[in-house]
Amino acid sequence: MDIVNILRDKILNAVNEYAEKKNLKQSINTDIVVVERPKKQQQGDYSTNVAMVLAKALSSKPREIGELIRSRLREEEIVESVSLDGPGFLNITINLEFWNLLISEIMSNKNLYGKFDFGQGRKANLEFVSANPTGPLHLGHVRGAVFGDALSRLLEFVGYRVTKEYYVNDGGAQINVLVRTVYYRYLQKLGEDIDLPDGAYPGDYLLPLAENLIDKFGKKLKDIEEFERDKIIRELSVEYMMKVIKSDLKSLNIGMDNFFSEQKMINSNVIENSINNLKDKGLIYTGTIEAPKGKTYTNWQAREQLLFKSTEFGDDIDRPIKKSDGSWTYFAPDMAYHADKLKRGFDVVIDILGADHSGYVSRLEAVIKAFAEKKVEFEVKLVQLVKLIKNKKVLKMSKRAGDYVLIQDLLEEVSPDVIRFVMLSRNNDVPLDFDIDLMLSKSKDNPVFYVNYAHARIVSVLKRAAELKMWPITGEEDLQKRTTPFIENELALVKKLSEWPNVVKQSAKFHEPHRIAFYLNEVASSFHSLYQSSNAYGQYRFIVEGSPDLCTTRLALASCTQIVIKNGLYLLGIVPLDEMY
RNA sequence: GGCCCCGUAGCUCAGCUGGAUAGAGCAACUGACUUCUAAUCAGUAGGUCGUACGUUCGAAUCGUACCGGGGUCACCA
Repeated sequence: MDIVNILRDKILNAVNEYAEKKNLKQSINTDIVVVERPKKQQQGDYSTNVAMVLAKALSSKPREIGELIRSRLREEEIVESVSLDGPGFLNITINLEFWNLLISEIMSNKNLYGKFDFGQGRKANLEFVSANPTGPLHLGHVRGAVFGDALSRLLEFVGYRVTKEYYVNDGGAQINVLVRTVYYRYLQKLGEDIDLPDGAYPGDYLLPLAENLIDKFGKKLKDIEEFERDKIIRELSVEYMMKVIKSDLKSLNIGMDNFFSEQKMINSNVIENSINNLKDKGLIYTGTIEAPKGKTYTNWQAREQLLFKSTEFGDDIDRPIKKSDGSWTYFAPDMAYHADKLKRGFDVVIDILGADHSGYVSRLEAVIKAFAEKKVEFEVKLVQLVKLIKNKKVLKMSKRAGDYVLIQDLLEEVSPDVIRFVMLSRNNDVPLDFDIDLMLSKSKDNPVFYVNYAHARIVSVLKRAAELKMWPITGEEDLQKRTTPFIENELALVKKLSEWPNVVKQSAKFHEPHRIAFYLNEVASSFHSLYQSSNAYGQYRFIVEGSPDLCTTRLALASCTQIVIKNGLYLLGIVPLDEMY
């Protein structure tokens, strides 16, 4: 029972009726017809712009169409009244009885309330984190990780078959740097007095690995021939770093379905194959590209390179796929990787990247267009920078300086749920200030506390009620017993809960989980308000001792609120608290 | 210089993809604890939606130009 759809169907039927009466043959675009909850209470429970947006197509005046639709809407059972206001808005007030039905609907649907089949079983691939296995995760990665995980949960909830994927960059030059750094750390651990070479990874996170090497090989590694030795270290280093990263992800409550190795592609002939595929399409050629204008390069050399004709698909310049030493650029295996995603039959492919990769987007879009054999929905979500703030000061984090806040250290101070909620409370393409002191505060400053507190209060109320042998109503039959109508604050909460399916829909449609975080705050606010006002008037409390009949629907309302909060937090990957401490 | 993102209350941000008198939280001020958890609530105050044109019944939202902030620009990943 989706009220928006009920109203919408009724409205569109009326529109068709009108069109037939006027003998209009051409089809009418009804996508622009919106049925929504208006901002102002005086504007009813729902309002629609239908009369205004379709006036032209129906070659008529807004108020004339409005009148017809109004009379049709009034036939609908759930509609209490309809008014035609302003420039032609139809403001619809819903029958009070309906809100009772909504409560019983939520009670019976429980964690399925708000679910709908938007994806229709289509396969979606979400690639996120994909951090180089050369160091631990930083806050930027965490934001991408949390975002990707939440979006995955959301898409899964609305009927997509989701694969969460991590692309492991274990093949490029940065791995050689890692190997070299690890070897030096190993030598240092053996007591040799040497500094790390230029460009090596600073920070002491590789020290445990060096110790592992000593445990395993003693001094023997030094005697092994360099090529062979690097191979050994490479394998162990990547394995070790991925273990660290995986455990970081796990402690954030994030699990991946698939880790896709770049090195494996390099070892096979997958990359050659996909490049050849493009060659056949005439999209690969040898040529030179010009230096970007406006930026001065001291050592620019025009150079013949193997290029991918990405300009064919809207990119600014064609992109090199081979370096001067003959090895692949980063882009080449990534092309093959994306070709592989398409080959695996995904209908939706979403890449979640840091904003510093924005220049990479049009290139990827070109790759998808070049390889796609069917219609594929491709989107790159860019996640903006995270600033870590403590004592009102920005903590600078640079990999080069080894100046790092480790995820594990952060987690000692802040729970993963807080991190998740804060990071998801913001649109992904706006920078985020992550203030540790605020996260630790136990007040409304800390948004997840506010939502959790509402949840804990509900749990507490229901528990107390159960002790007094009072229970929420469960279904329609019980509702018949209801004698007292909702008071204003209760109604406000019910209506807020009725918005949940639409919140899910919009969040999923636009790939914007932050809408859920905002909505949960509104639900919590509405609940706290009701709780507080009931407190002031004893007879409106959730529990009125000695009057169980008065309480059943109120308890059901509390229970429904709990259901929605729980569902919402679940989609954000957060477990609600039953009590506060 | 090109491309991408941002600019909304003192601060941090929403704004349902074109709707009605632009909304929250924080900070400020006023008030509410014999409680189903005051880690909360009620209220007051706070705005040329960066600027200017344009598109139309209607613009914070769309277009163009400009201003300001951030990111990025072959042989890194």
